[in-house]
Amino acid sequence: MPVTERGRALVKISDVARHAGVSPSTVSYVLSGKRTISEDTRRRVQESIDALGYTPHAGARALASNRSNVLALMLPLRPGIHVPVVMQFAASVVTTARAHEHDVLLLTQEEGADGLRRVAGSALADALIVMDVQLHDDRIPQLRTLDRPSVLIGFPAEPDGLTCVDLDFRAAGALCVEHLAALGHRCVDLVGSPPEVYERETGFAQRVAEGFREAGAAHGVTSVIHPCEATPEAARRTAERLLALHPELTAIVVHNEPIVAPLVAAFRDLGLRVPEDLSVVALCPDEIAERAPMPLTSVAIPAEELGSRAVQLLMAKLDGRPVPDATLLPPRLTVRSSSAVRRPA
Amino acid sequence: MPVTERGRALVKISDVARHAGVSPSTVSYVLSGKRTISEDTRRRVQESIDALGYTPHAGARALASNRSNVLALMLPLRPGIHVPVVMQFAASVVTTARAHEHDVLLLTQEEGADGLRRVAGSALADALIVMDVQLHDDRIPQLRTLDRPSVLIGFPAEPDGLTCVDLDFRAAGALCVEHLAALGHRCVDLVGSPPEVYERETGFAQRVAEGFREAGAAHGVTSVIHPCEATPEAARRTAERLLALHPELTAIVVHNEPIVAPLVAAFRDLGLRVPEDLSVVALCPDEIAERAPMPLTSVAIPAEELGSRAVQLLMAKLDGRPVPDATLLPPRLTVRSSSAVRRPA
DNA sequence: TTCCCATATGGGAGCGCTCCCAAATCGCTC
DNA sequence: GAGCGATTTGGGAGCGCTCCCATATGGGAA
Repeated sequence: MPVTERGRALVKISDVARHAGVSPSTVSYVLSGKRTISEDTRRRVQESIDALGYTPHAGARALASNRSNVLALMLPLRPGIHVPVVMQFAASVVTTARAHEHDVLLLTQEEGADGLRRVAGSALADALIVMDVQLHDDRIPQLRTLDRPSVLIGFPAEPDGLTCVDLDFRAAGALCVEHLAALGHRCVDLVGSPPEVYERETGFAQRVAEGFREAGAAHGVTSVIHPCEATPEAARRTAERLLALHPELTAIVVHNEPIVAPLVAAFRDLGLRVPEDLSVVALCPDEIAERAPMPLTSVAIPAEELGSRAVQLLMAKLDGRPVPDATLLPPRLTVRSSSAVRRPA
Repeated sequence: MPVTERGRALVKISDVARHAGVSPSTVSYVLSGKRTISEDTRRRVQESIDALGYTPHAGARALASNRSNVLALMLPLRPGIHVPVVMQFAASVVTTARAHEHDVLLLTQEEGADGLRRVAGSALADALIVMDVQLHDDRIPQLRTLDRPSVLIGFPAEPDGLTCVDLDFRAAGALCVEHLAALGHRCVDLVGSPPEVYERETGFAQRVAEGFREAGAAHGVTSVIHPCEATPEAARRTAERLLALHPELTAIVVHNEPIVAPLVAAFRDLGLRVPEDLSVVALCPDEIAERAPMPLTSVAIPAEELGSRAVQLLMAKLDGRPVPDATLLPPRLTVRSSSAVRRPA
């Protein structure tokens, strides 16, 4: 019984119905659970499904039900974005989607607004997840016109009416200060992103700075913010400047992924021991924090949770349940060996 | 004109037909190019498509044509696999697929054989790409029963009848030796994977070793293979042992990702300068080679090409064109600063 | 003019499923 | 024992597209 023509040999719902001695609609209802079926019938149908190895035709289903059970996921595959974080996020989205009977279609950032239109317009996907959202993202107007629900990872400049999820960067900035304050530190500096980042791009840098500043004020901690270019040389200069400005400095927070390791190295070269003389808390992916010259206490992007929350929100929207516009995930701080109780000089 | 019911407001082919004053079948043929259409008609139809913003319904298309224009891509999202390589591969698959009018459905390794059956059985995907294939992979029997074409990344123990793509590891092993031989080295050791890898798993370790050995013989280079556990301590011990065994050693090849950096560090600690005293060639992803204590001359997995070749092979199979069972991509060696001409002692 | 072939388009069945609209069956009550 | 609600199932139109089977039109040869 070789199959000559690829595909047209699939078991169909009418085959199952005949095998079980019921009508196709009954098989359909057994599958969807949209009406009550007697226990006896349900069992017979299920046995036939198993016996014949029936799998419903996705296209036919999508056509008839107006639901494809597919989510589109648009990922940044460009360099610069920290890859393991993206991957972890993607894995979480796929796993969570599968738990809700959905599959995931992968789109690249390059497809842009047109890609979103195509996938939504063709009814290939029921809903969309868009990662790496910029402040003025040209995909956002498109998302607004689409009649499909979507969730953004990150916050654009005008998030009204959009469903957005992200780490609560303000709380993250505050959490770093609180951790250090609890260890007795009274003077903490933030080494941040390059100056231009504080004006444009995604806006999270400002929020970290705000949380940092507020928590500093609340805990009586002297807290100064230093933007810094993302080069090892700039890191070294910043380290020198910080020590010159604040001889009493005992702790820093770093929010600038590329220079986490160089900055720590620079302070060590200047004769400071970490954590004995200087505590360091980084805001960066775990991979970086773990691999720096030493394991660093850090706050990471909760990629896993971000992914599953995004899917859960989409499922709620698809079911017509109300969802909050903004979801801010609480930061979690992992204590490693770069932060310690402040030692009196 | 607010859309009340999500989805059922899409422009359909009959709308386009009416707008252009032709029949739906003509619109379909304009889109598919499966029969000649007069230039005048084609233009009118195209204008109507643009004017109405028509996008064919993917499900309807899949149902009628028995083609979903979707490829399933099963990726290993488990740790251990080098993430940037997987990501690069995925990006390449998506980009190439899009160039062939296909989309990509993302599956995780955990879905396993059942996931492949589901996606093929539901006609969600026309074809499958399976990455990270093990020697005795339980997805392979499933792939054989499926009536959809597939491409494997990697070679299982019994690849007959399957289409497989991978780096030519034998050639890669040889290329490393040839590079070093050309630089005048006459004694080269291979620091390989842990011993157990040489027995089970994916078989590529053996092939590297074979190419290494053969090229050594062909170029009159003394070449010894040392399996090595993937820990920094083991790397250090191996470095010491190599120097003890071969005082005349002037070059090594490393094929064991986690210990690339530790091994180089170990040799330096033992007083050898790289590349003055010892040339090093690594077989590892570029990310690792670039970030080791120094930029290392290396041979990488050509993830980008692997992805596009896999898609091209699938397209050929879908079109009924014949394809080779095995595709071995030629290795490419990137010269960095860890390999140099052998200096006479 | 007539016939034929080439070129260009239309009509509509059917892909496999869902879900609306019955219809059938079975106690119960009155 | 006729009527009625409750429970369970069947029938089949229709989702939007593709592609087989015509049909229409035009020009050239006989």
